[in-house]
Amino acid sequence: MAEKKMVEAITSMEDNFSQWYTDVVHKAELARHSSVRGCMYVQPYGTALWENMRNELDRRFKETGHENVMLPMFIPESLLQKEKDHVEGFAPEVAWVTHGGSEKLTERLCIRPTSEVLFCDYYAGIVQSWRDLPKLYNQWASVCRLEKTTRPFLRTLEFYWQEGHTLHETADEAKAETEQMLNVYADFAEQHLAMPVVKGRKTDKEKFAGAVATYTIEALMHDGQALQAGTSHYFGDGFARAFDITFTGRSGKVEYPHQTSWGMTTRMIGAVIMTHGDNSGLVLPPKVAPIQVVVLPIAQHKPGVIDGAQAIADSLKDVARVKVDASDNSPGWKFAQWEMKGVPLRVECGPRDLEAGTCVVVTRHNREKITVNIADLPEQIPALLQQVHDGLYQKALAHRESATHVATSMDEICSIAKTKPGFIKAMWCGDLACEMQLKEQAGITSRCIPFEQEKLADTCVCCGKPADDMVYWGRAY
RNA sequence: CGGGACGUGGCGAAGUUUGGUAUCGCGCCUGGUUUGGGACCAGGAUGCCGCAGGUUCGAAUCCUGUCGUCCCGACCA
Repeated sequence: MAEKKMVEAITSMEDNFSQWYTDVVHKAELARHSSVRGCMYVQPYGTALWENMRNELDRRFKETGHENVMLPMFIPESLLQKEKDHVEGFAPEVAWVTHGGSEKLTERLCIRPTSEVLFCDYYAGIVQSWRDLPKLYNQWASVCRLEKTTRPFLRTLEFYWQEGHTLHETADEAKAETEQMLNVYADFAEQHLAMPVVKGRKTDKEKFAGAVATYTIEALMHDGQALQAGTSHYFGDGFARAFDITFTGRSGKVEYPHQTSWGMTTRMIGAVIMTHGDNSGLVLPPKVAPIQVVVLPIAQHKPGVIDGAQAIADSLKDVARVKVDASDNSPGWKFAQWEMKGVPLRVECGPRDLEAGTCVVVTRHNREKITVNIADLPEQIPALLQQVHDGLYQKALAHRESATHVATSMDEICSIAKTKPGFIKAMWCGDLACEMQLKEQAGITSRCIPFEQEKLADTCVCCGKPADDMVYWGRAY
């Protein structure tokens, strides 16, 4: 009976994964559609979730020596045009401001789709000597890309993110930065979001417009589609040459600096939903959950129950983000409600418990119930939260492993692509033509060339020519 | 951007074929009874039927346009 009502509230992911996703976004009160196509009103709960992610990322950026800056949201057309590959990559989806009031602007302004050119313009004015380097900057901002198909958090016209932009004296130093930040992202995803990721390099076809190399962390969602969770780009000195950023080097010669950029977005909220969520709603990794423990008084009109619940919450204030739900709704309603919102731990306390000095702790992701002495809670809750984190990570990892397949021939890879959702590992010769053919015939794209390589075969899965690289393929968000 | 479906109180729907006073369930408000998996009783409020034109004595219903949402594809760091 209870199950039936859950299904009424949220479409089951087996029936329609997309609808399930949208239902969770709405029912968990993360965001609503705004009246602008493809844009969201991000609600307090969704915002709190993002703030928790953001705070941790920001902490890690500062720990690795980065400073935050704020650059304009407008880019003059002439500035955008300076780097050819870059502008071609973004031109189809940028929004233009053409008028101020009713007066036409002398030069139209694009709303930043990303801020490389602004950082370049800025760098050109502040760097003269090798002593000015490196510049290690990060910006928290929103950017705008007029995408044709939109979905809450996964792809919206405006989205919030951070973009790191750094400038270095040498190529090696920039490459090391690119790698360092990819590792920060991977560590954040795994340690903070309980989300296993594959680290690797993008093929030339999939890399960022204007980059020499793009590195990525790729995660696998419940439905077997891949999601690019964070990227880190090495630019070489291409942008520096286009924007005439120079410095006087140690030897007295004029040199071009080497650049990186790296970004992670509110799309990670979508990734969390599709990695951990279930048919009862959201399941949040404890480290970013706005509420980690919800305390539910049972038979709360009876004397002492609400006070008891409040006392439990007070005792946990220093070890967890905790909330008491003393609203007049029935216990069953509250169970369902807080499960939809993905709160990792629920503490139930009724008159019987309080009399015995105990309470019932229920873990959201597996519904396991244990009875705990109230006095032990401050010690037990942090351990339980860590257990939940580990449990989520292991569950997600097991799913990814069971949904990762190997193919050694074109027939095999086409057949797997059509019947088994997930990653497909296969050898690749490095030819764009083979990549295109796999897209054409199997409907899959290269997700990344993982750092952890395996020699699955000697030849390319597509053309049969010698191949050195093992590639993860799949459908992607 | 193509193909399909759909916009009716906060949510889900009926009504549209055949034009004639806006209907149901949930939720919401008030009061009371309840409380270990979405409680119950009584009373009450909430709609320019997505928006804009048109046809008509009269439009949720017919016509045109437009905006938005969902699904599938294309596109997309």
